[in-house]
Amino acid sequence: MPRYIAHLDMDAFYASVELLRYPDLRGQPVVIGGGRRHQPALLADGTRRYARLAEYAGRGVVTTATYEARALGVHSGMGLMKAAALAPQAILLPTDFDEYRRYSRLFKAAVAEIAPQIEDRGIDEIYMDLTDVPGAQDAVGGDPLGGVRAVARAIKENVRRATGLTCSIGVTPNKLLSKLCSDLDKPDGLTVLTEADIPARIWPLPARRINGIGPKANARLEALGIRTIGELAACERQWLVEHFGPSYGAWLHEAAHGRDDRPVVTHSEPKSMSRETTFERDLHPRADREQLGALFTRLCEQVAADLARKGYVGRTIGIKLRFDDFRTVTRDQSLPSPTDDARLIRHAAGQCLKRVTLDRRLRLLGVRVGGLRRKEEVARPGPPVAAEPSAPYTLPLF
DNA sequence: TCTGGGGTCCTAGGACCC
DNA sequence: TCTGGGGTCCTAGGACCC
Repeated sequence: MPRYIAHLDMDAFYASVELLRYPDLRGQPVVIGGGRRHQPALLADGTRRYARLAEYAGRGVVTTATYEARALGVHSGMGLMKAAALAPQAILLPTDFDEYRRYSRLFKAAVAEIAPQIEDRGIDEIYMDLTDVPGAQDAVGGDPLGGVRAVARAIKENVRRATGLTCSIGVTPNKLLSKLCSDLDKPDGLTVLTEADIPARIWPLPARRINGIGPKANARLEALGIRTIGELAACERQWLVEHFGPSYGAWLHEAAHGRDDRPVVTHSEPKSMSRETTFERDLHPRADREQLGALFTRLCEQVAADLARKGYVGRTIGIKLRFDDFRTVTRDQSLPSPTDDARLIRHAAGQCLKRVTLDRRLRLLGVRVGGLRRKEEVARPGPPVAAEPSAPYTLPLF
């Protein structure tokens, strides 16, 4: 029996949620990003006044853009100042993560009514295992994929009914291919394919589209004359291993042939939690010492609050600094026992900070707690346990 | 016009233990 | 006096993803 793995990606998620609130913006280039300063203003006549990208000044980046804004060359991750140069008249809205999280829960619940085997991949996408969903294995009118296609359509319809939003779905035998396919027919798309379709549908795509080939690996591939997934598939495994190492090289070979046996993981525990902030202007370690210290303490308090709210403690405390030249350094330190105490975190983070040479202005400061455990599963620090009676004799190794 | 914030995983060297 | 080797933990950095 074939596996039917699906990947669902909400279409321009943040921007689409905003359009539900501000339907008058539908059809216009809209960009989401930056701080709260460009909140729409409600005018006396009941209409709203929106900020234009041209009015923005600061260090924010584009979080999402509507398809109309993308047509002007604006993409997520782009600096807002650069986006403003491309599309000065585009509407700028601040990000409202609470609202996006609310819609995220709504769409996931709608999916779960039909396909309960869900792997969370962030706020706007999920994998689903449709293999055991009733009807997924049925042929429809001689089409062996008719059953899964109908299931996927039902999921899309349920999401739309619950949220008013559209999504795109890819259904294939594995996660790697499904992720690729959910992107082939956006927005409001549905792409179903089997292994037999790989040469015609997958191999013409740029290698960069594979989840796991980022800007660095792609640049190295291009330098070797490899641009498409098909060109990658044509490479000998051994040759890829020689150029990219045993692990990544072998994976590149598998990926290019559309092979991936990772399961859909329906539950996972967090490994770390962090808070970081980029300053409006670069701060000097000495001249702005007080401000930095206050910021540092606040980050520690925020991570501590995040840990407590979610019921975790952690024992590896780390800091992250970014200098004005964009160089990033991290330092961490493991404590004897896990904590969610802001003062303990602040102290350990302070120790970490002492190990960094502060010879430049800073643009970012971050605090992270790793090595997480569920708080209720960690033994209370009780009275010291009596030492084991020392062994009378240690077995020699040889 | 310089590049957010929240994560995961991998690699690699050194300490330390058996 | 020098020689092995495996395992785990700790730390730093980097690639990648949403």
